[in-house]
Amino acid sequence: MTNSIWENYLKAIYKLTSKNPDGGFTNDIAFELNVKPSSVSEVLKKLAENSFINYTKYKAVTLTDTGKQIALKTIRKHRLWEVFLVEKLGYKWDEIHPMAEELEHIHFDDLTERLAIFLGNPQFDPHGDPIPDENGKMVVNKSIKLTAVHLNETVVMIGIDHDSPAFLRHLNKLGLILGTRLTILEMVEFDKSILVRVNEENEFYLSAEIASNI
Amino acid sequence: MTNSIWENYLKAIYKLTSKNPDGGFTNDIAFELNVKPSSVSEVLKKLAENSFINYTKYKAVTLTDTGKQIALKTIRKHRLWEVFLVEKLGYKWDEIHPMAEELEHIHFDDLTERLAIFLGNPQFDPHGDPIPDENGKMVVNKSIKLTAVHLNETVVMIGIDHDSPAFLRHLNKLGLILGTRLTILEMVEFDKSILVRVNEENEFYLSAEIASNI
DNA sequence: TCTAATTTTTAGGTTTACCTAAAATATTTT
DNA sequence: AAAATATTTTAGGTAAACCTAAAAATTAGA
Repeated sequence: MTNSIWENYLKAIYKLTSKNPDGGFTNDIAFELNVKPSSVSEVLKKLAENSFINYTKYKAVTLTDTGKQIALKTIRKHRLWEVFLVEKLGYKWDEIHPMAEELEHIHFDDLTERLAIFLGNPQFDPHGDPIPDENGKMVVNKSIKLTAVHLNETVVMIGIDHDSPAFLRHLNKLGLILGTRLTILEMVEFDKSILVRVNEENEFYLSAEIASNI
Repeated sequence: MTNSIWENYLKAIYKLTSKNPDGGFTNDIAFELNVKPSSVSEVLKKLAENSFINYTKYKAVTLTDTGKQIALKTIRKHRLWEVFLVEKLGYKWDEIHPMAEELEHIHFDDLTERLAIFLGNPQFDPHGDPIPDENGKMVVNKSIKLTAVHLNETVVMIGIDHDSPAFLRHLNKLGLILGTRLTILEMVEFDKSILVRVNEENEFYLSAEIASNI
């Protein structure tokens, strides 16, 4: 198994287990990586042999500490390169993923650390996702009110303060679910409403009442 | 055949044909790439099928125009990344090759060009080798007198102006042959002699008389 | 020139990472 | 709880990139 392949598998499992701590399923991993489930089965066996994952046939997999460290290191590299691409080469944040996907597999620890220093040890990537440090630690939930977000900043919706069904239903109707990326495009002085772009697709105004609860 | 593999083969053939325009031999390619000659034979067949090389069994191979373009593009990427590693991340010029060897296989034309712009469109890499432009053209022989080289700059010895046997013998004794890398470490005001480091190994002073002929 | 030495290619084998199709196991529904 | 459905694994196959060992072609030397 080549380095980059197990890195991609561990990254996929990391992603799935952050959504669902019980573990990732073969089918989901296959979907993430654009391969067939049968291929995943084979690789899972080898990852388990190398103690990167906890694996029992037909069950969901979780990462071992070693596996998690590798996944986090890969995520660190990915996000640092994303910062580089945006801040130094002037790319837009929606153009960089495929490039970072390749750059993340360059394996020189020292290069990663020098890159981090060169970039000023950033804590977040251009998508607003936190960058793990050398030891795999990262800011878990840097949550702020939507009203406190700066202009042109992009945030990921991680929670709401109000959970009345009516409010939730309204958010849902607007396509605002947890994990949604919001970019603040404008703040209207008059009514304090804000113009947001949702997942880079549609844009609309949110009243201050709604914004203050996200 | 994956991209990076044929890039490495084409690069090796490019290197060999610059030394000997007749072409590169299977054994030499194998040596360059650290594989067995039998593996090279297999790959040459496929490179020929793709019109990257001119190949007749048992004969030396040369690059087609397409092949040469790919080789030069790869060399461009390699050398640009080397400049990045030295100038932006502070590496020394003897530490960067393995990293550039991996970075050169990242395939995004736009990334290469943005990197070039970010670095100020450098003409030479940290080893003094010229960087091909987008169209594969590069400075062929930017030769200057050793006495005109700036402090701390590294140059490759490509010729001498004096070819008396005594002078040549002396240079040879000092280890100064064509292709030798020289770094100018110090210029002595008093006698205009210069302190040079040769191939990163030994350092010594060269008199102005000698230096002016290199 | 013709034999010996060298170089290159072919033949056949391995491993990795994928695949499809079938079998095994798990889950859901009735 | 059994049947139907869905998921996962296994079995068997392919292609790429390597390998070793043997055969073929080329080059060099006596």
